[in-house]
Amino acid sequence: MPGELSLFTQQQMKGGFSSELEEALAVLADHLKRNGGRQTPERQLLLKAIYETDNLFTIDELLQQLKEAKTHVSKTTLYSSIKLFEQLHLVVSHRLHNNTYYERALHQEGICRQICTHCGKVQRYKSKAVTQVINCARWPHFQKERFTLYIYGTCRACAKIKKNKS
Amino acid sequence: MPGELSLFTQQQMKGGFSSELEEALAVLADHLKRNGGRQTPERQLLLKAIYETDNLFTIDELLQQLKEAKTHVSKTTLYSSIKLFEQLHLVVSHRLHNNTYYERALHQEGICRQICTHCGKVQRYKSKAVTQVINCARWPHFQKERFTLYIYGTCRACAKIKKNKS
DNA sequence: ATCAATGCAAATAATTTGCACGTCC
DNA sequence: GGACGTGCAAATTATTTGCATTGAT
Repeated sequence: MPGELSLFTQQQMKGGFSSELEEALAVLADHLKRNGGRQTPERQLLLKAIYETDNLFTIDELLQQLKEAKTHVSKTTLYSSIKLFEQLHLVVSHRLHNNTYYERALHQEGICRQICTHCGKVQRYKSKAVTQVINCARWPHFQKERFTLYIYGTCRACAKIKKNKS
Repeated sequence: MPGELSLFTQQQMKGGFSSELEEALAVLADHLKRNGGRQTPERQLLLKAIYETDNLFTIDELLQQLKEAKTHVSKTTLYSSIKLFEQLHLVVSHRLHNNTYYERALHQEGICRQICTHCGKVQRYKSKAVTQVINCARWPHFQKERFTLYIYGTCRACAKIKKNKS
């Protein structure tokens, strides 16, 4: 599959890291060294688990994932680590349908999120045109760093259900 | 002031309502009539208070505003009414910095929100170019209804503070 | 008269905090 | 060795729910 191969090559080229996880671990290590923080197995374990998933996940889903991998980190540590990762821009959070969802963040610039208002499903999609307009737009009295775009509507599955009902 | 006059004229023309509040009240009345709901003074009071403010506000800020106007609605009713208004697309909510913020929603399509990551200030801004590209973009397997765009960065005041420090 | 809406108090659930213990540097 | 991090339990806070009372139609 040429698509997958080219993606892999692309990842290899980014800053000389063989994976986004390695790069994330390096960002973390660098920050901890500079600020007198400590490298703990919990933090590395969490970052690894987070960078193994492409989808959005909740705190409880992440705990469940760790459990299935026969590992454990307390909820307190999970909260405090995720907060740290957010400050380092290794993770972004989204507050949707009465829950907080997290996602890995390295090299995810320009990702838009389609949110189905019927089933709640979130689908990620990169639109070059949209990214470019937002990045080139003049944002008055403001230094733009990043953006989050949510598209609300009806996903394909829910559209079919609605069609069948009518 | 030509700007204000033209805005007023524009509002007058929208569906024959002299204000967005009147239109919102009409949407509410129509929904209640169709679904056997009841027109209560609390709901009308709340809708009026909401449509009098341009900025984002929290539940507690809205209660405070009502208090200053020598009126009162219980928190329970406030929550349930706001939920109703959201379903009718008269209000939109934003979950930012560990709080839920609300905003009136009629005829606010295309508004983007600039969020300062230092002081938390939110500034609304309508970008025609961005709106057009998002509306014309092909969103795969998805029927787009509306969008929310958050621009994160540094506001002018915080940029000045940073500059003075260095 | 009826049934939905209000508002109080209690319940729920996500996140934070206090603190004792363990461990990374 | 000492400061930082972990993890338990308790605290906090936003939101929802149960239920008796009120009021719109």
